Amino acid sequence: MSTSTLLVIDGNSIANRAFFGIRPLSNKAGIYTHSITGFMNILLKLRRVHAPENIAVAFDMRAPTFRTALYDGYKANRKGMPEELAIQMPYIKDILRMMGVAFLEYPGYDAEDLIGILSRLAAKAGGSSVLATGDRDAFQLVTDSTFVSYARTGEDILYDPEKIREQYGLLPEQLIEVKALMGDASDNIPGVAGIGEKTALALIQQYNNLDYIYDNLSSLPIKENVRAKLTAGKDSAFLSRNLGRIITDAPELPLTPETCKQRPADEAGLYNLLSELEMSALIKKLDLTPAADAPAAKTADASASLSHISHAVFSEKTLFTSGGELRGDGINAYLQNGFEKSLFDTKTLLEAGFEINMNSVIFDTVLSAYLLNVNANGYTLDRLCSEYGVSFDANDAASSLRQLNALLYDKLVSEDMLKVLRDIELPLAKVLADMERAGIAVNLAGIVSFGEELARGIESAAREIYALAGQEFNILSPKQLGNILFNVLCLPTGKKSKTGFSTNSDVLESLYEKHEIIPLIIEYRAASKLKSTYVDGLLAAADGSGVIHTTYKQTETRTGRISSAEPNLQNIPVRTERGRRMRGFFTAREGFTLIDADYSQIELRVLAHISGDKNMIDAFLSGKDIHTITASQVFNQPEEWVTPEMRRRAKAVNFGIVYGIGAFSLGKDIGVSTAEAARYIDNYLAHYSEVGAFMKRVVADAKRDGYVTTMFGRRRYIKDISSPNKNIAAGAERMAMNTPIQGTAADIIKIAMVRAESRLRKENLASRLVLQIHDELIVEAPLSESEQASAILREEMENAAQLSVPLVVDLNVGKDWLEAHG
DNA sequence: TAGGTCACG
DNA sequence: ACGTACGTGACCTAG
Repeated sequence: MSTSTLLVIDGNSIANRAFFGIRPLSNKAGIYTHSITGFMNILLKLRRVHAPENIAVAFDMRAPTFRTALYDGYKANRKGMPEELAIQMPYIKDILRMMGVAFLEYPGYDAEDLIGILSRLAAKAGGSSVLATGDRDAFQLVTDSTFVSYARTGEDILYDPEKIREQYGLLPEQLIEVKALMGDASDNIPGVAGIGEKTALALIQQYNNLDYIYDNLSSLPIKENVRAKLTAGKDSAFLSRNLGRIITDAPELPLTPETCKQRPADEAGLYNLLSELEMSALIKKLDLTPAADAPAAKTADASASLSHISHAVFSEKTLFTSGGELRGDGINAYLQNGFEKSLFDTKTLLEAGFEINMNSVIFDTVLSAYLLNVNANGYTLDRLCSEYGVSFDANDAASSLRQLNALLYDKLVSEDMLKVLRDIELPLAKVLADMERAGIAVNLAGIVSFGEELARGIESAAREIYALAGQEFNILSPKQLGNILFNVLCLPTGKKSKTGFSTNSDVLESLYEKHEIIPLIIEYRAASKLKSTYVDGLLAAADGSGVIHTTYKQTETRTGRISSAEPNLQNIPVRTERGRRMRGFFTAREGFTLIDADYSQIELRVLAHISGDKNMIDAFLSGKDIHTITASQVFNQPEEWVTPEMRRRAKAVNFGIVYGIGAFSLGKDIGVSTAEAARYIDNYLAHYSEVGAFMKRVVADAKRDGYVTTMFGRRRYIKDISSPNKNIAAGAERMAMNTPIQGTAADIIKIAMVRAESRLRKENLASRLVLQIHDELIVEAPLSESEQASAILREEMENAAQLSVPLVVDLNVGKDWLEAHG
């Protein structure tokens, strides 16, 4: 039979003792370290005294346990951990991890339960265990092979069954019965009202347990007032017994004797961490030396080997660090301190209300994973682990996260995107969170009345449509509408979709003169869209004070743009007069004004710059209208001879170029034959020859490297660029051509946002960014700041990047979005 | 849940 | 012979 000993420490209890029992001491950064020191001293002493083969440290989690389910008052009045202690907990866990000492925490279990379970596991394996805690509740666990080292100021006391009998006159498990009667104020266990420790002890010494007492309550020779109290408190007593009983068996947990095995220590990491914490005494005690092969000089950028920083992950509304869970008041202290830190999903943490010292944030798992692979759908920890070959353990997410971060960091450095992370995405996360929180005010009454107007139009259009069709049907059902148009009214069919003939606006437009029902259907569709998506959608999204808070998604698009959702504020109507009225309902708050600034032709300017096309650069340098110049070149006419129709077509060609043009689609778009469209393209490329060369180059790059990049190094892998399927390959080529353009423009406006917001804050203005619509920024400014904020916004947008063409910004001010955009 | 449609840059 | 411009998100219907 083995005689191996297991030491199990109640982490919370011992850390608490190390907090209150030791003189507070902080390092230069203002972080208290005395509990870390105290905890480690206790651990080292226990290790010396008991010489355990293995050690485990158990921690409480914030999650509810079976006890809170039994009794919602459980521990309700327990004081939260003091902030100065909470901030030290993750470091304790970091140190344990680096020492190779197992530490355990599971949602649903208190540390004392884990201790109970581990002690019985050890016993079952034929070993013994020492349980170190400052909580006398653990005495109930004492057996011939389970001892409790009770931590008190001064000497620790080791309890075995004999010591329990000596002190209480009871068997260890009978202490559960005592607690059931006397209760426990610190855990808010009620017990029996009026029964204290003395009476409870006496009763159990005499009658052994609750069951005997209550089975024979009427006949027990006890004082009548005690009998009355027991009678009144019967339910409470049995409930309290269940609350106070420590769990000793939980087959659902992945605990085995192996769990507590000592693992190899990371001495270099430990040295770094303890140095950072300025804990030289502990370094000495652990006999640590700097790693011999430590990387020499650290460069400014790659300074942070991520091995020594604390990592936080936001998941299921719980904040974890590499060392385990961080919670309560400690979270903010941790996030506000100056230590370099790596977060998991910075924007979500900010949204959750954490105040984060952004200067200390040097890494973000989700943003990095996005930069490394914009094609993933979702960046959850488990998915990332599987993508990067890290074993994922839901019970030890922080461990997976640490490994993952190291891989992501290295890859980000080797793919040269650390600057995109540090200079663009990380600061942007803060800007976006602030924008979301600020929201934008809307005129609810105006929207409601607009909705009523639309509803009347929808209803009358429907009546006329039914009359013309000779029957009622669901006009919004493409299937039913198709039946009416193509079978009942026998109108000519157009393009067919997977499920039938298309009824989209192109088709309806082509049928416009063929039947008087068509304009009504177009009207019905348009008004329904406005009503359901915008009027009803936005009313539902507004908060109590008429403010709408969108959510910006920072890791959604393949090109580097951000997107907006719930509600989407990046697709508010503008192209039709009636739709545009919606913008009039987005207003500045009382005493404020909206500043609307949008980049003029940013994508074409980016194209001019990255292609280096001389003609296009000259066109922009001339300051003249780019579409007119393009028309003049494509149609070989002097600029003054360019008609509005020629300009319209040239504009479509410019768009088409940016999208990776095809003659068929261009022709369809502007209503000319494919051959005619092809001539426009040929002319275009003849005049802007370096644009054509750039397109060829970028496609070749994509084929060679598998990816394309923006000016700032953002990367998009293009999987299908060499697909044998020509359609797929052609689609991939268009992506390859478009992404550097759209993506660079996205980079530029992101930089402008970060800089503009930083200027506004630095100059102590109350003006703030409220909306971003890809090439447009809206700032809400106090009336008195309007001019200063406008100047800042324009300056930061125009200077966000230095291109070979100017970045031109159109800027307007107004009381609402409609006024400010036009 | 997928497809169709349509709002935006 | 075939499909046919880049990037999004929301709403509706129908299975």
